[in-house]
Amino acid sequence: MGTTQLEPVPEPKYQHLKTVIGEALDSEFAVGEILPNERELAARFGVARATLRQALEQLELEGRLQRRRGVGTTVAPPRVGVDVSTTQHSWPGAGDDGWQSLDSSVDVPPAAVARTLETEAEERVHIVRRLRVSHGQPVAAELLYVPEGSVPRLTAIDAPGPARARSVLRELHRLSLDGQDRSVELGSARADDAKELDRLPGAPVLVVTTRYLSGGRTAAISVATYRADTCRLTFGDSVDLVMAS
Amino acid sequence: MGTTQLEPVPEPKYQHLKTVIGEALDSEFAVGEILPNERELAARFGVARATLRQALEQLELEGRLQRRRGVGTTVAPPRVGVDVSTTQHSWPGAGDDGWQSLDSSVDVPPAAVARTLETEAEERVHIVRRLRVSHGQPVAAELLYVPEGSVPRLTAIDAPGPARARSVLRELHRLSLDGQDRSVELGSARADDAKELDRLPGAPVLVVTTRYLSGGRTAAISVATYRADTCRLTFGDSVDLVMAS
DNA sequence: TAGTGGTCTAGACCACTTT
DNA sequence: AAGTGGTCTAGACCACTAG
Repeated sequence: MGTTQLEPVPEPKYQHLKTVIGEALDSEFAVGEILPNERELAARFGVARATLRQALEQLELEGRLQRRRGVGTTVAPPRVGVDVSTTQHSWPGAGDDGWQSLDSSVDVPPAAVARTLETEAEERVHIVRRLRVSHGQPVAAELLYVPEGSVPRLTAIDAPGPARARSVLRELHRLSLDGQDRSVELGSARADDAKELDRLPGAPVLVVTTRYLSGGRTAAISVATYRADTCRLTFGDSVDLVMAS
Repeated sequence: MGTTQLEPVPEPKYQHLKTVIGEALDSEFAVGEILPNERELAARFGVARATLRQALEQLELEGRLQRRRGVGTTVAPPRVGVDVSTTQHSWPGAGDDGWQSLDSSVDVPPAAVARTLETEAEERVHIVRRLRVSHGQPVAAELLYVPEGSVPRLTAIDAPGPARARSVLRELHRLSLDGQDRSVELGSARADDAKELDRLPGAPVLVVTTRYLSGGRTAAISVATYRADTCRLTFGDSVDLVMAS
């Protein structure tokens, strides 16, 4: 008795939901449009709200939805292509890339950073905070670690702030840049980055780590966290493709 | 009355949990070691299992934990650096990169792919499936879309399979490669990719889309999905840094 | 103040691996 | 068969936004 089992190994409800909602987004909704609220959607599909949320979570991860507390769930625009090509042989902050300097401090870097900077343990370095804005939206927050040895003239006592940050970059540009290498991995936003990026802590981010080489040494390390929901990192000419999941 | 409020805006429990467990991983556990099970951990921290899982989920996203159904939760090794540098001016499948061809079929590509391939709607293309293995583990699954116009001699009627896949690649290599561009974004694994990568469907992946240019046209498009939990994509010389979160 | 998404609970059952 | 992580439920309350 009972209904025939169409799926011998039925997929989880949330996954099927994701497919159904995803197709609805393509056919019945326009970018920016507000979806029914979660309680309403859950009832409509006959599932618990937690299950519905599991589906929405993945759709948001794929950049198809945008959820804002107190506001609602909207259909997200296609991801923004952000150029992070390493072929531009230049120091950070040279020319007007989309970066703006926030401030600079002197502090002990994370252990992993200290290791590749080949600084002494507990040795303090310049830490420049920058923000990258694209299309009016903040897309990345960066911490740039510069050993004091890389900017020897900068023993000055500028007050921390944007001016100080620009001084560090200016001094860094005096060095000859021999090369750089880069890596990309998945991470989750630390509380302070999340704030800059207008996201909740723990939000998925693409962590771009760049090592700047000068005179056979690592002259600086940049750790930039890009919003994974809204950004597509491009290398070389931009790929005009929307491809996720 | 009551206890003094140390945190005016206390952070969510799961986030605090994440920090506590993360520190414990650094100090008290070795790579590969099995953690207590979720019910035990939840009880130990005095939270519901769902809350505990929210913390574990983020730690897994950051590559610090590995969870396997029926087995347990283990401390993950550092992420593997996988070279995806675009500077190697070569076609896919040339030389022995870590890729192995699985099979090849002829089918209609996704709309987004067809658009940049500039093929007719509903036009069928070769679809080569490949798998990238690194350190004995599968790290990426790829779909390579090749319009029939790019491999005109291949009207043959080989049986689908690894041999057919190699034929497509061989014919592709006859073209001159003018350039390529690449993009990286976050996605979630489709069911078939997940199976190849030994992950559950929906697992976070880094989607690397590469466009191969020849004669002013897009000769092929590769969509490779890398396991985001275990991989760090490197460009240029590898960056010897573990930086996530 | 009303409505939204975010957090949290205490339970249940399922799918999978290992013994 | 026992033990693990994965899915799902039905509720509750909180934090935030907007009228």
